[in-house]
Amino acid sequence: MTRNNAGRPTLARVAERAGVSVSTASLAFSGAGPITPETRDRVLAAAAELAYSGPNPLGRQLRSGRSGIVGVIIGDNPGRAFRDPVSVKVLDGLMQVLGEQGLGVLLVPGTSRVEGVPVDPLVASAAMDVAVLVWGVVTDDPNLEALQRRGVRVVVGEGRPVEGAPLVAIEDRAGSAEAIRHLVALGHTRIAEIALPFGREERTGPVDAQRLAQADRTPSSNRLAGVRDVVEPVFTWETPASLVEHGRDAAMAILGEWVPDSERPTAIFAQSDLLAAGAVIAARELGLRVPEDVSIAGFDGLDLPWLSPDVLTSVHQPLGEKGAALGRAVLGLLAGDEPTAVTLPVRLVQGTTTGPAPR
Amino acid sequence: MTRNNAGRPTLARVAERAGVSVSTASLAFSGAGPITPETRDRVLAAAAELAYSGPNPLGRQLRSGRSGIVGVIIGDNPGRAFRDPVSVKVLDGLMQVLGEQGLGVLLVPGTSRVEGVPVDPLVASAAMDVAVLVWGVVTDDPNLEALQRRGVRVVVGEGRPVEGAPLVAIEDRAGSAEAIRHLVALGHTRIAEIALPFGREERTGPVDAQRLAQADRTPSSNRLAGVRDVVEPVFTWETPASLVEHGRDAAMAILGEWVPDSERPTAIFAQSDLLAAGAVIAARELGLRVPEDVSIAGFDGLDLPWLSPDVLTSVHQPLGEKGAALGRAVLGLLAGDEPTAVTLPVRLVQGTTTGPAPR
DNA sequence: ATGAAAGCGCTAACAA
DNA sequence: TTGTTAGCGCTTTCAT
Repeated sequence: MTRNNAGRPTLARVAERAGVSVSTASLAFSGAGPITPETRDRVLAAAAELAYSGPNPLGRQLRSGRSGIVGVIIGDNPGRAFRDPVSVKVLDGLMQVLGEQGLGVLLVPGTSRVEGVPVDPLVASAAMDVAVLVWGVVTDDPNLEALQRRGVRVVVGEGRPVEGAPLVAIEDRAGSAEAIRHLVALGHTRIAEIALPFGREERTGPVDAQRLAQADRTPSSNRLAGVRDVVEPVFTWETPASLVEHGRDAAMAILGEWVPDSERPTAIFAQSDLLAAGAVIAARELGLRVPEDVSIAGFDGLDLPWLSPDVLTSVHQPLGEKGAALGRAVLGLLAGDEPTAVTLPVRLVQGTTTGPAPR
Repeated sequence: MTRNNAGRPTLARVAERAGVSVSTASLAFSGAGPITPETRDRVLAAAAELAYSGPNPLGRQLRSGRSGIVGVIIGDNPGRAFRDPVSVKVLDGLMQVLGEQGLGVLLVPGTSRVEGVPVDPLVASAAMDVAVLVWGVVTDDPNLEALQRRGVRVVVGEGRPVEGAPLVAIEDRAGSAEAIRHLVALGHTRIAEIALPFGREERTGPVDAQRLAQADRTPSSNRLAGVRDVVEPVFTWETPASLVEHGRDAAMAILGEWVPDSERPTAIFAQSDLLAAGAVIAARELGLRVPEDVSIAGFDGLDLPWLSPDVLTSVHQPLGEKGAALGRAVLGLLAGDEPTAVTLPVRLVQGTTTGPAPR
C-alpha cells in the first residue's frame, strides 16, 4: 500500500522556493485574496519548476470542511440503474449542473451487497457534501437514516418528502390520469395496467387490493392513484424493474394467459416506456395489431427508435430537467438556501400505439 | 456557504468522554491495532451518546494520503456513455470489484465543457487515488497528461499502452477476423463495414484510405485491422457513436443510397451490436430480409430482446469481466504490484442474422 | 500586499 | 494495551 502522494511537492516547498510565505502562495492559486500579479507569477514559476500541479485536494478539503463531492445514491443494482435510459437522462442533467460548479458525482450503490449490513459502506463513510437520493425514499429508508446520522444533507428525487430536504417531483398522478382519460375518450373501458416496482423487494405478478395498498415507492404509487382517479383498471401487473423484458412478460400475462378472453383488455397503460415497449413487442408476438386490437400507452417520453414503425403514446416527463433541478437543489443546499419542493410538469404526447377501442 | 461539519462531534470529544486518548479511540473504530474489547465498547458507547457516527473521512484521508476514490473518466459526454449498454456493463463490473474494497467511483466527464480548458476541472483537481480511462487513450490525450502531471496513477481500458499503467484489452482484432471468416465461409464476398468512432472528433460518412489511416481509438482501429486480416471490405462507414440510429443511418447508406446496386454488399459487419441492430432495422425498413438478402454481424454480445425475433450474430466480449479486470488492476496498483496487461478472450456466437450469401 | 500562527480531524510511530 | 507526539497539506484569521 504505497502512499499516494509520496515525494510530491507541497505548497510549502513552492512557497519556500518562491521566497514567499505559504499563505501568499495559497493566494496565488486560489485567487481568494489580494496579491500582486508579480508575486503570483513568481509563485507560479516556482510551482512549474517543482512540477507542482496545484494544491492537494485532501488538504484543501480538510481545511475547508467541504469535499466538493456529491454522492448519488442509485437504486437497486448499479447495472440496472444505468440500463434504464430514464436514470441515465436524469443523471446526465444532474452531472451537467454539478459539473459547471466543479462538483464531482460519486456513484453510491443503493443497496448493500453484504448480508447483515444495511447500507453500502460508502453511504456510511465516504466523503460527500450532499447526497442525492435519485430514486426516492422508501419507508424507513436505511440509506436516508445512515446519511442523516452522519449529518450529510440530502436531496430527494421523486419520493416521499423528507424534513429539511429539497424535493424534486413530477406530476406523476395527473399525468397518469391524463393518459387514462385519453384511452377512455377513445372508447376503452377494459384497461389493464403494468406497474413499476412497489418497493425495495422485487416482485412479479398480478396485484390484488391488498398488494395495492403496499405500493411504497412514489412513482408507482402516484401513478396507480392517477389511473384510479379516472377508472378502475381491470387488471394490474407488478414488475420487478423497468425493463423491456418485464413489460413483455406482463403483457403476455395480460393478453394471453391470465385474463379470460371475454375480458381481455383493449388497452394497456404501462408506468414506463420500457415496460410499454415490452408490451408492444408482446402484442406483436401474439399477432395482435397495435392499436387496432390493443392500445398501449407508456410513461416517460423516451425516444425508442427500435420500436419503429410504432411510436409510443406516452406521458412525457422532462428527464434532463429533472436531473438539472436536482443539481440546482444541491447547489441551493450548499449555498444555505431554504429547501424547497418543485414539481415538474408532464404532458401526454400521442403516438401511433393508441387508437379507438375495437368493435 | 455553510461549513459542512458545523457542530459535529470529533474523535477527540469522543475520546475525552470515554476517558481514553484519541489514538485509542481511533483504534476502536479502525480496528487497526490491539485494543481491549472493553475499552472499545466504552469508546463506542461514548460515540453513541454524542451521536458520533464515525471518523470524518476528510481527516482520515489527509492523514492517510488516500481518498478511497477511483476516478472513472468516461468518454465523450456522460449521457452517451450511459446510453451505451457496453459502457454500462463495464462500469457495473468495475463498481462491483471496487465496491467490495470500499472504494468509491467518481464519475469524471472525459471532455471539458469549457472552451479553452483542455480537461474537466475534476480531472485536474478532484481527489482520487487512481483514475481509470475506461474508453482508452488517444494520441496526446489531455486527460492522461493532466493526470500524470498530478501524479495520479492510471489504468487503461482498451487503448494504446501507457508506460507504467495496467492495461485491460480484449481480442478485438482476432474477434473481428473471426466474424469475417464466418461470413466468408457463408459465401459472402461483398462485405461492408460499419465502424466505431475513429477518434475524439465525431465524424459520419464513408471512409477512404486516407481516413482509414487516421483511426486512433483502439477499438475501431483494431477491429478494422481484424477485418482486413481476412478480406478487403467493399465499403466502410464511420459513425460518430455507438448508437442504434447511427447504425441505421450507416446501413441506409450502404444498402440504399451510396453503393451501386450491382455492388450492393451481401453482408455487413458492424463494430458494435448497437450499430448492427440499427443495420437490421434499416434492412427491415428497406424491405430486405435478414439474413436471406443481407447478413449482419455485430460485436459485443449484447442481449437485445427488442430485436426479436432476430438474434444478432455477434462477437461476444466479456463486458462485466472487463470491468472487473479494470477493478482488479486498480487494486493491484494500490497494492503496489507491477502493472500488467491483460487481454480478454472473445468468441463468435451465431444468431439468426447471418446466413448463406444470396443466389 | 504579505506573513505568522493556528488548526481542520485524523492516524501512525513510538514510547511507556 | 494505551498514551504521547507529531504531523498529513492546506486555508484562514489576524497582524503587520
